[in-house]
Amino acid sequence: MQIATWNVNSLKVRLPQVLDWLRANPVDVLCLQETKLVDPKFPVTELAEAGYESVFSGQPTYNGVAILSRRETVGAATDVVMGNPLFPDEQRRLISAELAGLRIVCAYFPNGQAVGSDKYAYKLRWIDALIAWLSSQTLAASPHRPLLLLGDFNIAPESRDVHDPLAWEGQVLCSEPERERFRQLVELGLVDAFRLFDQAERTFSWWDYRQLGFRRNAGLRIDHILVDRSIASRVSVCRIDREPRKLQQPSDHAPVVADIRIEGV
DNA sequence: ATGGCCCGTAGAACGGGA
Repeated sequence: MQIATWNVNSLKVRLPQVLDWLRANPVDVLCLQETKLVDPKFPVTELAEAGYESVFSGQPTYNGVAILSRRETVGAATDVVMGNPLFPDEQRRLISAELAGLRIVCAYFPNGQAVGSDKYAYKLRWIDALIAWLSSQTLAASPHRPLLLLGDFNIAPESRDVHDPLAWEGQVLCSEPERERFRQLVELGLVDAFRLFDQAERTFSWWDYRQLGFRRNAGLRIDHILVDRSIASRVSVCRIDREPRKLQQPSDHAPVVADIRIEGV
């Protein structure tokens, strides 16, 4: 099965690109972040006509996450959970569900704005609560529900994930407390699917709209697919699809896609 | 040296993103 994550920076604006991308890349599961849509405006019908079921959690103006699943293959999501039960939060940044025997967690981590800011403190608290919740899910005790955590982490885990490591050193998205939390997530029993494979140097998932960021490949790798170690050997591909970033009026993020050999899908 | 764009909510700028 193919699973992907994409921060679309407004699903209202990007819906035609998402539908085009799904036609060209008929993944089984697509996690979306920054839909920026209230639930009544979620394009359920358009996606259903394209063959996808939707579960979603939105709010006005900001944030918003969704999980799309291909009807023909994995069907509709079950056991949907909105948010983190351990962390009451008005910001809609987390949705999880069971699909194809997997526990899929779609996350839009806070940006953090600047190291030392209130938003940075919220980011660290939010991640700590996510770690606490995922570790309470007793991963080892649920071998039949391997966990996949995917989304916009707003963390570049290593200097090779940064176009200009010196300029970004210690800055938000690259600071040590953020990277330490990324490692803590991995230590729950997950693996960064992208790093299971040889990858071209300077491969990123986000490029600033300003300063010709994409043309200069001045980007960061901040969108990730973390896969339960128990199924790591089943991952055959993980790649970042730069093509949508080349379109007119693109999202500033590119989709990340992984192929996982799962029985029956 | 600074900021340079895009989106939503507006119905003009501004907050937020990363």
